[in-house]
Amino acid sequence: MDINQHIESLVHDAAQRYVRALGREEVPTPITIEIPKNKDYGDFATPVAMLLARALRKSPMEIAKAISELVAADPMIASVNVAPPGFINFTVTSNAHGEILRHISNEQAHYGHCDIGHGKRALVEFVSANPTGPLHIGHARNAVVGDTIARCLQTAGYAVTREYYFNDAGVQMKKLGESLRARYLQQLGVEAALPPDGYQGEYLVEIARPLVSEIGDSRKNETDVSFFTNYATEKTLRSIDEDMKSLGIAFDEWVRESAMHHEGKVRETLDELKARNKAYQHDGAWWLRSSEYGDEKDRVLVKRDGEPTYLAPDLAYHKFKYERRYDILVNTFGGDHHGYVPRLAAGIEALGYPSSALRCVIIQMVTLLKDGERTKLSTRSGEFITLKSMINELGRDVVRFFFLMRSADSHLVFDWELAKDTSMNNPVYYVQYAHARFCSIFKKGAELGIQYQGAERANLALLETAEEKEIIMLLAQLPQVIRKSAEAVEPHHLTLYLRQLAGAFHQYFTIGTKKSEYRVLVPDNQELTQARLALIECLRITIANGLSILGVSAPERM
RNA sequence: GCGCCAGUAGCUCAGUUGGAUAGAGCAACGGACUUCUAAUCCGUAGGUCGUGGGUUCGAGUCCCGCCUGGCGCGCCA
Repeated sequence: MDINQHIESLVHDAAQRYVRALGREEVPTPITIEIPKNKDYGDFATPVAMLLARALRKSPMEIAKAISELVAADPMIASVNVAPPGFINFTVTSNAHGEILRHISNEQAHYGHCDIGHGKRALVEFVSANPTGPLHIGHARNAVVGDTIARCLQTAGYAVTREYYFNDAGVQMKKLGESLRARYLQQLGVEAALPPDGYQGEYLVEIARPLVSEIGDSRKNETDVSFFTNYATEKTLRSIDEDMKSLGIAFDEWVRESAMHHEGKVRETLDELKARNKAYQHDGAWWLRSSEYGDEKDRVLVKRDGEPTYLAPDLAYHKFKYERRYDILVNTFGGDHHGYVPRLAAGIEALGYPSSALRCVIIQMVTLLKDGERTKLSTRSGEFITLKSMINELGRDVVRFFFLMRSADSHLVFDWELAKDTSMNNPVYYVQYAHARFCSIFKKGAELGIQYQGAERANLALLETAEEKEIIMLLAQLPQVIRKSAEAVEPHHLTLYLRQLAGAFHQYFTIGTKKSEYRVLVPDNQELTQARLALIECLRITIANGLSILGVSAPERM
């Protein structure tokens, strides 16, 4: 039983009945159920009476009183009361608490999953950095947030594909090839200069070295640069893939811009836009009528020299997304690319596709705070710490958790010293430590010869302290939190929830260190011990499932 | 100049889509380990939610003006 849904439908039905009794047809406002910040107000609250007051021309208090009488008989409701200016507050029964725990215990690793997706297909495109060099911290936030959005959607019942799109055509790629060729020649002892604005980084030297042992000097006099471009691209992609794997991320599809050209998709897209009269020629270039769709101005699709801009193949790529019949398309963008979104949406509409299927997630810049200095990191600048070294130094769990603590669309200051602090103060360990404590309790129980019998057989009504009730009500929130994270594509809600839940547990646990009758394991009270072990089991399941969605490990000891 | 995003405790940030007395972590100060892990817990202190109006039963949240900061405004990608 999901207690949230139960309360919601209870209030909904009661409101319907009340409205109908007044001779009205429908409830004009959606039913909202809240969890009051102040515990004195109970487990749940609804402001529905105040929302109805105007339409019904009755006082909120009167409506609240009437509705509360209609729900009072429900077996899950211990008490209902009405508070001014018209809140209805509920407290649930201990029977409801027991139901919550039995449900979690039955669901196990599946607890928290839901099916708002109904198996609909979701495409999550993220990172999509061009293969011109190693990934750095600026990419890491995008990678982690994108992957966790994908995980949330999966847990919410979507069939998810993770996709990486990269630009392997155009001048930048040519420059990359020329740069590698220069490094290759240098390795052979030939004097060769990097092209102007070439790629200076050491990593091309590291690619050139094995290249020499692989092919010797057989390409020494090659004038066509494409071999070097391809070689550098493939090597870099492999290294990007390794970086992603070290973060626990596996892409299902890798789509190349060059394929959009080779397969004729760019031409096809341009023809389509022309046929729809959404592209026009002006000053020798082809323009998209993006201003018809809310963009600031029209945009160039094909330059005067006949070369397409970035936009044309990207629209072909997005057309390709729609052709594959995905129901929702999630895109992550670096904060410095937010201005591109209206243009993309305009192009999609111009092609006749609904841009409402597109969910653009802006992932704001990261400022690195290290050695007392602040460095701004965009995906285009300031990269001197590679993603690889970041993971080596901090570990996957820390990197993932840190980027998931904050909402993606606000700027983030990454405190390197705090992230590196492996002993205390690091919020990752706070949650993981809770999990380790659960496991430790079960281990200790086994040592004392206590055999956990399962939630089904426990007398859960014995869980009656305020702390226990609070934890149970928190546990019941996981499905809502996941649902919200998936619907809003905002995974940080889950991170915050896990910290809150871990906090409630640590507090509860500490009471037991002071007073032995409040410990989980009470050897002279087997029945109570069994009930509390059920609570710990449910805590373990909930924290483990949450961490799993974040891609963070749940250690059994620390 | 125009557009987008932001401004909440000394610092970093939440704030359940408009709800009741605005929260957490860090930093500061004071406490708690013969007992299930002190990587923990408790307490104290810290606020004109940038600012001025507006909308209503009710605003940190929505609307308008202003101030401050970030980003973007190319026939670059």
